[in-house]
Amino acid sequence: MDKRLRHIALLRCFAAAAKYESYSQAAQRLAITQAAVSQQIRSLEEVLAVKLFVRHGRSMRLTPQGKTLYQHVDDAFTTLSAGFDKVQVEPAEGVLNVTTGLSFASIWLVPKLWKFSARYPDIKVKIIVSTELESLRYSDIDVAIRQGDATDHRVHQETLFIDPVFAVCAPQLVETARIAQPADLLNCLLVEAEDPGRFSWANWFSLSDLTIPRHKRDWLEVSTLEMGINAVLAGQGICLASYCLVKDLINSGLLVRPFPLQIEPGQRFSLLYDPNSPRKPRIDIFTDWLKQELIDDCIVSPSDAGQFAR
Amino acid sequence: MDKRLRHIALLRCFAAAAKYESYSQAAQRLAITQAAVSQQIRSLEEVLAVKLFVRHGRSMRLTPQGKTLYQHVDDAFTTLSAGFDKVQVEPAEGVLNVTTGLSFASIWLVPKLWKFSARYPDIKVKIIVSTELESLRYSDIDVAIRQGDATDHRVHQETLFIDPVFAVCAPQLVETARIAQPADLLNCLLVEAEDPGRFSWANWFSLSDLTIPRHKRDWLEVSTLEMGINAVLAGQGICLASYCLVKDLINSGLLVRPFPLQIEPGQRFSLLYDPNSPRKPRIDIFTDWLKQELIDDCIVSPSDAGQFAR
DNA sequence: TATTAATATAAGCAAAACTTATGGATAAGC
DNA sequence: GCTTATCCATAAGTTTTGCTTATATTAATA
Repeated sequence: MDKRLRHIALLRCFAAAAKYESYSQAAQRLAITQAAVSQQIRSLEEVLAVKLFVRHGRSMRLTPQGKTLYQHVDDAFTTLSAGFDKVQVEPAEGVLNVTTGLSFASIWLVPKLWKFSARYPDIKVKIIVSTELESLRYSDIDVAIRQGDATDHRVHQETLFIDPVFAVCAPQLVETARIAQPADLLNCLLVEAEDPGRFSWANWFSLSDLTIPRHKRDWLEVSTLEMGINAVLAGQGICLASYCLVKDLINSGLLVRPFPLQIEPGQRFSLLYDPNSPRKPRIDIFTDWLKQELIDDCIVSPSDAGQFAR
Repeated sequence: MDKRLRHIALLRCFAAAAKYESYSQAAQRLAITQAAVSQQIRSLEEVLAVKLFVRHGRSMRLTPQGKTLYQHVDDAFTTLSAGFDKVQVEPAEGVLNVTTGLSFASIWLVPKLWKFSARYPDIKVKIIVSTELESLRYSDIDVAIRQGDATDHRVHQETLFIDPVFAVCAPQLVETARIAQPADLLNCLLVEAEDPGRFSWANWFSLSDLTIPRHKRDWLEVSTLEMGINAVLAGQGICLASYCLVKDLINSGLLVRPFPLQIEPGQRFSLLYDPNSPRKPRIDIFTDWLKQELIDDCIVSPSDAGQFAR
């Protein structure tokens, strides 16, 4: 065996840096630090006694040798991936790691998971609460349910549903605060999640050409929407929430929606998984069930289900 | 990038074990322990969640998946090796690491090296004294000059010369010890290297149908032949040495060869190098010079030079 | 049945792969 | 021309991986 193959571990960083001609992008993609990439490539250059990159301003250009090697490495990696794919189809039974945000997990998914377990007793679903976007590719996470558009185009992603976001509060607050029109909410305690982005109260009021006064003091910032909803359930103010999280509470009369006014487009929930995962059969079973459950729960209408393949 | 490529370092052991269907042979070939191979393959099986080997008596059979993966890994490694070859032709100038035993290094090679340096000032030769056989493939050693047949058929090897081995002593000892026939040597101090193999005094005497008496006490064991030759130069006994090491000393009259009797076949000196080395141009220059020097020094006759390609 | 050969496993050590902190070089903006 | 931002390089420290050693287990052979 070729002794140079002792150093193949170095080639991963090389391939990523060669692809982007940027050590930091390589580092980002590999979920390691730029310094690690720099040192690994230096090691490879020493081992092979070949200059693979030259600095060009703030980027790294491949040398002719670097280009040659990259072609071979890319081909070799493709061959290996194909090999892994061929040997790695796992049976349907086993563990499945599912990640999603706290609110969706605790309010929607976990309360329904007994249905999945009852139907597929051989698949043990573990819920991992996280909002980290990159963890899917470099961890044991099998399925991610994320708010917003995911940016990792290396994995399969699709829109599960786009959820309307609107104001909700406890029914008694409508009476006590005399809420009749949107402007009346300016007199209420506004509950808002950290970093709401488009789904902020400022944006919601602007739909009615209203602005929040600068001196507004009765404001509650919460770290998760779940917290916000719990606060509102207890009669504490009013918050903006996406439909799936409050649907049951509204239907049971614990919360009301004072106005039909909603932020458009709504909150996108995306489904992501690695199509090359050895647990693909298991992932398929879970995601199929998930999609059906969304339809059964009237979060997704059957006609919207056609969107699933994105 | 495929996250499974994080684990490519494990594939080297896998490929070796797959080729031989034997962990110990893989270990031997890779110059590591069997336990390391076993653990690396176990790790790979865990990471891929695929059984790659099954025990079959005292060997390890590849599973169907193992066979599939091996094909891909072998192809990928071939691709990588080709890539390395393409980028790795080094220029002729630079460092060259040469390993040989102490005696040949100090007595023959080093005293002549000035000629090489004068002729090729851009090549810096480093002499590394070692008798270790496997180091050539898994180190920075470029050229090895070894006594005996090398066993590593993964590298280029050829016979440089076969050196007669005979008895030598200081001239005055012939007179003082009255050495007239082989049996007279039994009364002298016999100097012998550690582990002489075929080139032992016992073997030399047997050529004259003599045996060393069991009670012989005046015996000197030395760890290298160089030491032995130095002892003999100082008048201390008589030792068996190969021609190249004593040629100059005999020609200058410092040592004599009391008898034409020599052990047949003589001591084989082999030349070894890695034909895939990035320093092949440098290796070629050095080995060409070496061969010519052996001819110039009358160690090899010009007619024997045809043997060089082995 | 005892011995030998081969792999499996646990514990410990060494080497490799990282991270953090900081410096140097370059590009972009003012 | 200076400042700020971006990117890689390097040193030192930490963590993880890859080994080694020792021993256990399994299977073949005499």
